[in-house]
Amino acid sequence: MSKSLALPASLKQLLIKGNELFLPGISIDCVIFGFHENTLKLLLLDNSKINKWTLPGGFVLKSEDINDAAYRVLLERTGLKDIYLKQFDVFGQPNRTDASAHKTTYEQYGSKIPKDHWLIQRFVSVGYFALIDYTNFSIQNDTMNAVYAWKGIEQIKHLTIDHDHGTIIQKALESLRTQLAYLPIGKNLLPKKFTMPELQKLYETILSKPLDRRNFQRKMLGFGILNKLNETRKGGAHKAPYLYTFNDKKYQKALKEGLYGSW
Amino acid sequence: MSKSLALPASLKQLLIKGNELFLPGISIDCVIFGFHENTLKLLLLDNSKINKWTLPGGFVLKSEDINDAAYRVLLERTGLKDIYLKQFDVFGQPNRTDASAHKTTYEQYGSKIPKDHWLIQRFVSVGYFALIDYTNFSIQNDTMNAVYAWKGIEQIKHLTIDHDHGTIIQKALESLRTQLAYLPIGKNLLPKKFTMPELQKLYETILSKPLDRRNFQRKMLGFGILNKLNETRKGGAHKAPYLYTFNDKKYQKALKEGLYGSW
DNA sequence: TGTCATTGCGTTATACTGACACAATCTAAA
DNA sequence: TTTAGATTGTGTCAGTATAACGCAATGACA
Repeated sequence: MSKSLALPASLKQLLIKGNELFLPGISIDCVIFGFHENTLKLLLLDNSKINKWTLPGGFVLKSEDINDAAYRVLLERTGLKDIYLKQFDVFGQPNRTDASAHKTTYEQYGSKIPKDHWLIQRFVSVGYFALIDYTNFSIQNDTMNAVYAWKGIEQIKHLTIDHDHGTIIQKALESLRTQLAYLPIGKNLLPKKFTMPELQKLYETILSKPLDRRNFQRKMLGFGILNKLNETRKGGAHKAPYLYTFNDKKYQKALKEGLYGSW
Repeated sequence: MSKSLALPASLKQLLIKGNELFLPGISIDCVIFGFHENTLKLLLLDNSKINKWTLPGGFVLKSEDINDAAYRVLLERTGLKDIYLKQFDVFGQPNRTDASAHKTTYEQYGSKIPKDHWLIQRFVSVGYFALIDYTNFSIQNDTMNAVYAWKGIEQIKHLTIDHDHGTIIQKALESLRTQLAYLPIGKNLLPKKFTMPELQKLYETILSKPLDRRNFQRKMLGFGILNKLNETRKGGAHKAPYLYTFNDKKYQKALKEGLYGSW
């Protein structure tokens, strides 16, 4: 999926060399979903320069497939590999890009940014969402020296989000919801072994409505995509739930038809 | 939605002035769906220069919203206005654009095309699909002197389609299918008044499987989105079916939740 | 050792689905 | 004018899925 390419090691180089390397006017933004403690979370960057939260993003190399670019951007900025990634929308309002952050950055490295500099042109952004296993990812600060943090989707509305990244996030959530039946959310957002209540909470969060525990279990098992293990997850002061894994083959097959259900 | 803008009247002007007017490297392709004689059809252009069928497309003005650009392109090339239009995917393979057609065109107007000409650069295309009322549209040849024709989706695979436009069409169809519950296909693909069998055939075509007539009717009426009229459509040698219209308010509302169904 | 929240497994009434029957109707052919 | 044939309107019925709820078992903690 993702290739290893020689890219500017520093932000300074990116600013200067970018116009030679990248397609003009096209960027990629990644909405990275994770699930932890019964909450759907987003991996956001705290851009200290502008004091706003942003989505990790990047640009497309001049002879690179856009999808490959998305995988590369994700790898470079988060270290994440072999991730479920899906394009969900395009954001192309003429005034959507706010070049002020780039200007500030540029000026830190020396002179004033030229008026026709590639970075302050209008950008059309392609939105991708990623589904990752929260437990299998440890936050490390990215190559651009920005600071990552997981934010619950409930908290998002109280954060200061960079220009139109809020819209992008909303659209990503909407896509997740309307395409739920065709997306391998369970497989990608949960750890390898998981419990039925965990899977249920995931669906409840995305659908933002409570589901009946017993009916959910019956329906899920009915799909025939789960393997019940002979282990339980002990921990809480209550009966230990069984662990499950996905039967990948059947899961893939079932998703093609869509996990039919009146949730 | 769409604005009226001063654009190059001729193809020649487009070729010369394009780089001043448009965003570089971004194009729009429209997959236009219609429904007639129980068949889902596509409006394609016969590009005689390269002897291939293509999708009508265009470019984005430098300070124009991408969605607005799509509406404008559709208006300019087909005369269609106030159409249901939806972005469904982005096509960004580095080798997807085939500049040979442009080269030929260019040479017809004079000299050889320059190596760095804006039109023969790599293009990333944003795919939109349009749903239009076949009966309310009469083919007129477009501003670029190309020839339009409706082609049934069954015929498509036997046609010679320009570079990756075949892929784009397939993806459009797929989107139509997986988002069926959320798309106002009935309202936009059928004439104002339509019969239950017509609506059924539309669903059967998109789902590419037969549905039981009586169960379909029960389910559709169950949604409460149809007005039954006191008219019938006579014509065939058989019982005249009743005509229906959509109850727009209820239809919109129902689509937000999704027209739940195990089709 | 008992409490209590939570889980596994089960039940029931209701709604929905799939498969089919039959009469009504419209045009074209006889 | 009559009849045949295809198609539509309406209805039935058994099987399945869904929503709503019951109850015993379990595991950490007090």
